[in-house]
Amino acid sequence: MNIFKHYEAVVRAILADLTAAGKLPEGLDTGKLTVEPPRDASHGDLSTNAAMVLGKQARMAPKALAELIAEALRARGEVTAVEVAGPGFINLRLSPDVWRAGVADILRVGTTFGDSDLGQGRKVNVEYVSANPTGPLHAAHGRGAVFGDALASLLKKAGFDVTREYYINDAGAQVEVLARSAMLRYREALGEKIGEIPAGLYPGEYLSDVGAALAARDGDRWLRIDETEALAAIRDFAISDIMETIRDDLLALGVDIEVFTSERALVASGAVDAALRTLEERGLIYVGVLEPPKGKKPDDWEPRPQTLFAATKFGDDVDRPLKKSDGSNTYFANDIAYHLDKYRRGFAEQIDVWGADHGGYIKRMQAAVKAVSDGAAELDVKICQLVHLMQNGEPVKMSKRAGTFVTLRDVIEEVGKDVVRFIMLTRRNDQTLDFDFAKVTEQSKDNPVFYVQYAHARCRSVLRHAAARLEGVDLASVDLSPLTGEEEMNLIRRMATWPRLVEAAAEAHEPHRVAFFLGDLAADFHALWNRGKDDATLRFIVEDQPALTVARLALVQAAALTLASGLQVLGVEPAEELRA
RNA sequence: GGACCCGUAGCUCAGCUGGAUAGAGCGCUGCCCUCCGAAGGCAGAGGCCGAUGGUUCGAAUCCAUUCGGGUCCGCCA
Repeated sequence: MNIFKHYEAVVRAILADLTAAGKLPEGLDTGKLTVEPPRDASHGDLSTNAAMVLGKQARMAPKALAELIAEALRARGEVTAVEVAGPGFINLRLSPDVWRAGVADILRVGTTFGDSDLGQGRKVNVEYVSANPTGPLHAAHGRGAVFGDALASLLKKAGFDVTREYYINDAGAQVEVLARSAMLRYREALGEKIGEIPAGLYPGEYLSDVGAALAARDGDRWLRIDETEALAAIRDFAISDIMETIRDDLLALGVDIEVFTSERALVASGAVDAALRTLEERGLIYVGVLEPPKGKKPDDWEPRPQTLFAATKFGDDVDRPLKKSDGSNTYFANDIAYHLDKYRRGFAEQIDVWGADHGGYIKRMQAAVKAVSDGAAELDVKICQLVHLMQNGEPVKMSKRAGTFVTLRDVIEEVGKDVVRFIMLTRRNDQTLDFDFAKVTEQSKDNPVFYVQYAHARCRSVLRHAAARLEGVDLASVDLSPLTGEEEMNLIRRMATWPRLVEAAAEAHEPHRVAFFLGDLAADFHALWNRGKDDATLRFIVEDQPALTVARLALVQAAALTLASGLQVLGVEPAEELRA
């Protein structure tokens, strides 16, 4: 249960009563009304801005209105104190029993704690990674992969019907380059001397494997037929081989994407032409000449008439080309068809996760989605900023030309998938992130993964120690009234904010908030733990006090479950124990 | 020239979509292990939230202007 939501409903009910009694005018806009934990805990347990939001509308002084609401709140038994503070905040304190009931609640629902019906089962499509199928994933892809995956889990927890999707760009010029590069390696595998890889082709070693696999399967048959035909076959072989590698790499990262959509198949189905017709019918396509980009005129610029989409009607800065000067479709045209396809599959809410270099593409894509769905579909684009790989504070040198880029697979094997996942989420998506191999595996509190895992492991350790006492005890129904300590209540209150955080993070599409929450929760637990260092009566297990001990163990169990619930969203396995 | 993102403690970053006295980690100072894992915890110092205007009961948060840093900029993908 979400205690803040609950009291928001209570406040709304009070307002309705006041309106019915004629003390408030009808039709007040309560859209901005909130019930939140106050920033400063000394102000109370909950705080509402109701009086300040409504004061002006109701033509009442906020403080006077606050008193009216406060009076009604005081009448409730479980509310132990209500005060009006500052410009009109209403602060309330709740009986400890209310908070303790939250603990019992967690124990009943387990790691589903925090689940919400916010999404009402609405369909959402999260498209992420979508790396070109021309080589294995590199380290930077990992961020988008983790971000998209955690966002999908978060939305699912918040009650959305989520589909994870990957768009395979297998229709552009880059896969033709791939075909020729693979062809070369294929001939090499058949014994030919190929020498230097010519400029313009992909030099990566992984293509040797592709060539060898093809040679092993088909012998030299592709050298004996028409080259165009052979290249098409080799292209398809290479793509499916590389996609298999990509899928494996993603699985190693715990990323399991359900839907893979092929651009080539989409084009072949006629979807692009259909999408363009849709725009045509709406009068959003015309032939025109674009201005050169200011201040950065390409050398070979010459004005050309092109088929353009009227993106400016939907908030973009300029209209965007749909067809190249040779008459073929642009990538943008294919992308429009793809997003229309998603919409037709029932996704009125779409999220794309892109790399930092695609920032300039957002507006036109959003414009296109609006246009093609007649305003019914909404596209949110999340940009993941760069990841700087470091080793002890020194940047890891990478060079595409020398082929010395770090693959995602390398990173996972070096530090483990849980570390990769957690660290990738310790920064907001639009902030660049340093990933230091030395730091992320360090076992100390500067390492957030470790810090959170350590808290969970400590919980499990306590419960293991107490296993004998817990035989036949149902923690969910034990008497929790012995839980009275300050650190205990802090921990309990922190856990109670989890359902609220899930909703806020899901609405904002910001999974990193979960990682920060877990850090805070872990800190509360470590603080509580250390109280037992100073004062033996504050330990979890107190020899001659079974009732107290069992209550505290219930709290420990609830903390472990809350940590696990959050880690589950991040796709990180909660640790049972940590070893040096 | 334009678009988008970022400017918050010495450093790395949060800041709950506008709330009360702006937070955390590192680093610095000083404490806490005969005791469930000190791989932790407690306390202290450290701030004109880049700058200037505006919006309102109230601004780090929203708007405008401006200064720094990053990403990108016909038909590439």
